[in-house]
Amino acid sequence: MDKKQQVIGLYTMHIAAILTGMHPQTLRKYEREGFLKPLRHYKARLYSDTDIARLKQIKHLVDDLKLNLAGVNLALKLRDRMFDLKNEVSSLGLNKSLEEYLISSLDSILEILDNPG
Amino acid sequence: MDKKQQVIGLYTMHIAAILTGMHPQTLRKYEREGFLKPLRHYKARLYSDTDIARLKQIKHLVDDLKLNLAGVNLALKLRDRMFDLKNEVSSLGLNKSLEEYLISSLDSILEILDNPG
DNA sequence: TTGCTCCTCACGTCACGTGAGGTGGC
DNA sequence: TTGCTCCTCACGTCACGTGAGGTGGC
Repeated sequence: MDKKQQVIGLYTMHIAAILTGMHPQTLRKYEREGFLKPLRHYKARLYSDTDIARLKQIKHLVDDLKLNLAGVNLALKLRDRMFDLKNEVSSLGLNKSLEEYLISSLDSILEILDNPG
Repeated sequence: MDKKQQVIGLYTMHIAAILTGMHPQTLRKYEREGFLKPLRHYKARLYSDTDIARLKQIKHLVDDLKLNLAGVNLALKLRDRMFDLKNEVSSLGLNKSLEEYLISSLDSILEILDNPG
């Protein structure tokens, strides 16, 4: 593994494929689907730690939950929206017990996204 | 269409298949997946209006959103949980503007389930 | 040059919907 | 008997992952 790439937290396709356990073609496919948008150095993709984390999340959705790519798209959209909503609720300045109740309700929905059972 | 079945809101498999535009085998498959549980008259299935509505919702998820059955399962679980949560929020006796804000936030998530874009 | 990247095309596998075929009870 | 139901098995199609093959720039 290239040390310099590690330090700045940007990985080439080859490294990203190893880190995520995915085929390079699969990484390109997911990008075409709009699931993530890695940086570019000329034409070459550069994956950030955030990209890697998102790819691992996608792998969970595909391998464990057996979602197809339409399902992955839905799950990612919902996840993103849920996190936004949690932040909004936290910023409202509600009384503590109400805020905790709402946040834990939203977390219970995020859990369904990881394990619908 | 059998008039008596209409009145009591229970439909045999044949009628349910027509109402939903689905193949009878598909209805059985969705039941095996745990998406719904129609009543039984001896061994024969009887579909309620609620069952029909749920089947139409599933058809939307499959035909329009292109979800596979794992995705349908996730979407239905999330939908059910979101409706529960909306009811809970409504029952808290919050001040009107806060309640409206929370409900509309939850509705915006339900919209993603119908049209993730 | 070497080792990466880019891309397109094609194949294998599997999930899903649909149909056929034969059964049984109202 | 008729027309429904039940079930299992099998086929066609399509989405997806993976690999091959040939390219180009650091």
